[in-house]
Amino acid sequence: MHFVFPRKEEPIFLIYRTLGKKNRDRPLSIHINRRPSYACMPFSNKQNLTFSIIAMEYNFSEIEPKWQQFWRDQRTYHVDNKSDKPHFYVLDMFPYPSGAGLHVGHPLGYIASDIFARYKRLRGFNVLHPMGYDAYGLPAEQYAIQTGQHPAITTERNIARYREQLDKIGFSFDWSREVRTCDPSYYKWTQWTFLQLFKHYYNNQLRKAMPIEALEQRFATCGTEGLDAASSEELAFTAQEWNQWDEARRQQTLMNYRLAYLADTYVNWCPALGTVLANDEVVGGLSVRGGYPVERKLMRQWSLRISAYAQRLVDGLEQVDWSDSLKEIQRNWIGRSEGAAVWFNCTDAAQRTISFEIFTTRPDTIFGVTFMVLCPEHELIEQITTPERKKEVDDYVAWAKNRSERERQAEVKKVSGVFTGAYAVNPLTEEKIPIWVSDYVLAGYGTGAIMAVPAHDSRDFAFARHFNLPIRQVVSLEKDVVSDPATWTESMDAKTGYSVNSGFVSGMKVKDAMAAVINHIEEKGIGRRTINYRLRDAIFSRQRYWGEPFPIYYRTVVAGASERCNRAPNPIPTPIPEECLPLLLPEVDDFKPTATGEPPLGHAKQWAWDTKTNSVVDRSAIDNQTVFPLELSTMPGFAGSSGYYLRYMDPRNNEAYFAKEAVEYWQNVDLYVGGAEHGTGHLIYARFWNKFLFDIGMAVKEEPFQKLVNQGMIQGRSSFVYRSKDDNNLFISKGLIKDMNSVTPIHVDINIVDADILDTERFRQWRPEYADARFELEDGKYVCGWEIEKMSKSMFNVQNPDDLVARYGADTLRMYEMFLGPVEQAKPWDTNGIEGVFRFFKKFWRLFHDDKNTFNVSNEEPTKAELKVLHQTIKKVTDDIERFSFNTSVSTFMICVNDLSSLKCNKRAVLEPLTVLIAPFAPHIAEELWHLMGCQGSVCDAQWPAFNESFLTEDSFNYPVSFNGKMRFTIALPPSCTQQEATEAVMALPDTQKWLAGKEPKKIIFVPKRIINIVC
RNA sequence: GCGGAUAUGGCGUAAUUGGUAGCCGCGCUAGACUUAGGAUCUAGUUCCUCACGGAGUGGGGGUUCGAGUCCCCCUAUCCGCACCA
Repeated sequence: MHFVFPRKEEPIFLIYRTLGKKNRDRPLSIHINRRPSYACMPFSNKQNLTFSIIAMEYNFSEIEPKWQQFWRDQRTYHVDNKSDKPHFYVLDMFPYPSGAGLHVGHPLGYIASDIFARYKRLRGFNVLHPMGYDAYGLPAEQYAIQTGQHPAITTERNIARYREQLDKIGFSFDWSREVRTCDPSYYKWTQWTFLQLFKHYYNNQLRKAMPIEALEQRFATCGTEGLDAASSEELAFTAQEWNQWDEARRQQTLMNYRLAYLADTYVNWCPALGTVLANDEVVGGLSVRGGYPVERKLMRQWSLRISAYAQRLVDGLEQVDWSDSLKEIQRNWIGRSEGAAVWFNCTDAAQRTISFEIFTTRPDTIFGVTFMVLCPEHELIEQITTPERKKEVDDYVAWAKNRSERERQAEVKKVSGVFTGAYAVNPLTEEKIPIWVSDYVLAGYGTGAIMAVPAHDSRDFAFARHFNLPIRQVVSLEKDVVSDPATWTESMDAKTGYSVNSGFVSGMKVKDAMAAVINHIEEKGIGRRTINYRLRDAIFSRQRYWGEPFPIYYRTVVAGASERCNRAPNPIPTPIPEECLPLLLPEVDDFKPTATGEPPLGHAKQWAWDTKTNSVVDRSAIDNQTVFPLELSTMPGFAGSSGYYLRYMDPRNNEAYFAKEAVEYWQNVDLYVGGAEHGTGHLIYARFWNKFLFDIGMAVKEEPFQKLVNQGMIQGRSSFVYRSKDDNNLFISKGLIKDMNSVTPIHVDINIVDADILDTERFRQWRPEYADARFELEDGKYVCGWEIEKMSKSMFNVQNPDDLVARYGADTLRMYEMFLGPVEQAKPWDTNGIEGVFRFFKKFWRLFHDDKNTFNVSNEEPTKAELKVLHQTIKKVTDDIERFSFNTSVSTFMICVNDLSSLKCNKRAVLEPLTVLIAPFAPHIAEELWHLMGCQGSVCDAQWPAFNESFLTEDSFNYPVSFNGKMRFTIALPPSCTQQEATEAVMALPDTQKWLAGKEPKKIIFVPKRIINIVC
């Protein structure tokens, strides 16, 4: 391979053969520059500094920095909140600034949205197109634990790197609006929103969040009578009781209703990360970040009562323009099911009657209940288990609780459970049915108790077969036809057919039976129609350092006289005054949890709240009178990302989250572009956040993101380290993993990987075939750099956009990423086609220049043919952008430039509009040519060319002529031609007679400007 | 298991309402200009066939004058959820 090195003072290049480092300096031949200009681009990986020669009529490396500077100087992308123009808000999902920097997958969505933003601007919109950083998060903190480097420093450094990379690609972001979630001026409003959530409850009747004071008033006047509010558990008390309670008891009660609440909840505890995780942060029993095992644990945690909004989150999907698949992902995640809650009675060890509630979606099968099942966490177990079964039950419960989520999920098919010895009574049949305990019933869903109908539920069926419990058929596909369930190999779960053996509903269709049973139990007062959601409340505490502190301190109150004897003083979580926000993240000297297992903030000395001075003070001052401890956990990653789109509207406002005028002007996000991997996390939380802000009169639209486009992932061709779910072994896969269900992308393992850093030496020992491989951490996965020698040309710079920009320029990178295929589609990254796009730009450049690379655009009138090419392009590109089909616009530009090159067209009247058309895609070259043509201002503010149909009219249309649907030849006919004329013309052709082969045409189909089809 | 999507040349893809399947690009082949080429230009490139012609959009059926596109069944791949009662 030959490489070219520049000499400083002369336009001469020395060509060297790279034979390795030693021979690099030995010249092979001398090359004299024949071209007007050459650029020498570093074309290298980090090891070998080599240069490549590129003929540079189109000198992007000069053009691009020049115009980027121009845009900065002119504040071209600055956008105002006041404008006569219509508004349009284009948003990208802001990145987490990881240490690996931007990779080629990132820009895909950014480029698409940038094209759309620039297009909208050219069409006369005032376009808000901001960018920022989701800067709080685990990796920076893990890094801090290992190195002692403060996360603020690494975050700052990573952001600088991201910014540099983003700038090189030429995005039209208004950087004056940048937000960072870790910036106090930003997280002030994250904390503020948390306090509002704390200060509100959800009124189910009004379907709206309401101030907690309204609830207090209600309790004081009528207790819980007639209350319909979202709550952790259903409470019943009178106004009299409420009024007698002391403050601690009242506060405890209010906690049951607050939208941000502190409660003992079963959480996903990740011991390796030392923190709890939200449901969307756990996949297959492992943490999404790191792939560590996760356990269930009962802990006192802050949660957000997102379940209160479950129905509105489902309903809102009707109003937004999102892909069906994403809407479906959200619907599945929310998991609405209609059914009935039914009360069953049983007796405890002391023969007292106890009622417990179950949830079922099949009330019609209640006559087929042959046993009941409680989850191992169910509080009833202790009360009802008979003495002789106590040991067995206790052992089972202990065993079930100790199992990790991963084990439990891996062994779903194994049946386990124990009989409590107790019996319940079927409220409709008065039948005595045994109560079992099994972990196939989940504590977190419904009431953690079920009625088992083994004949019509596959899980109950498996359980009944395993423990030899009776199976009774109560649904049949045909009326009154039953078979012996003992002969069945599976249960009959479908909600079709007729009820049998079912008392008063026997013979009814399943649907009618459901309604009849529900009506019946409602009349009898033993149950009610109800709706359950899979969506759980979001756990909001993280036992980590690098996140937003909770603006909460724990006030101790001296119990009232009447309560003093029997109640210890309870610390009351209390908000710090809103005017004291932000509560700054304190400095700590150690980012690990404390020796006593407290979160890292336990190391902070200055971490107590003085209510007298309203300020943070030293913890040693805590005195139970005026100085109280502050909350030690911090908020999760999704806190800062849930409302950032609103802050962009008015990012420097110190008085409010955002000004009323700002949100009234921008409304909500018109177009949101980002990955579908956020479907069950960020996109649910942000919608919830926005709905709450809507309820309290902040947001003006109930849905935050009107149109959403999911860009497909660009998969690297590099290898990843995975962990098999079956045997827990690590392995490396070249390219893409086929069955992601059996593996987890991994960068952590007890043996080979410590924390976030892969022990490559040990890994190589374990897998000697990777002796030469290079590993780099990227986006949470270890990338295995494949045999470095082979990584020439196409492989070298696979992942890094910087190298591509250096080699081909930003415009080529932008256009090429769009050319890869539809934006929504996932695709493996390869740079094989990028040369073609680069060639296109050189060709485009030559339209404006003569053989000597001198700018040469003529003012002559364009020909009809030239105008036709232009207007075809205008029409196609406009339509394509509107429907987000950027790959086809790129090919349209190629066709256009090919056509104009053949026509040798250098007419201003064609090239000027074409430059505007291409500006959203390739802003740098467009700006350069715009100025070369002597146009004023920036091409960003030009006017989108108008399409004129009349240039496309044809004198004749080439009709394809088919015989029995098979196209044989074409015939040119006037566009206005009638069926009669066409038939006559076609029948006169000798070719027609040939294809008819003597047969008579049975029928001739004529579709104007489409086709002629002869049926024979 | 449930839900969603996809399947077109050697490759990435195109065909917007059913109307000439394979646009554009990569790669490849041949040629021109060149000391040279990762420059540029020209021609060709779905498959089978010397050709005439035939076959062809994952497979099988159907609707239609006409199906990549609509309907039914099957297969494969990808994504999401998963003991959610």
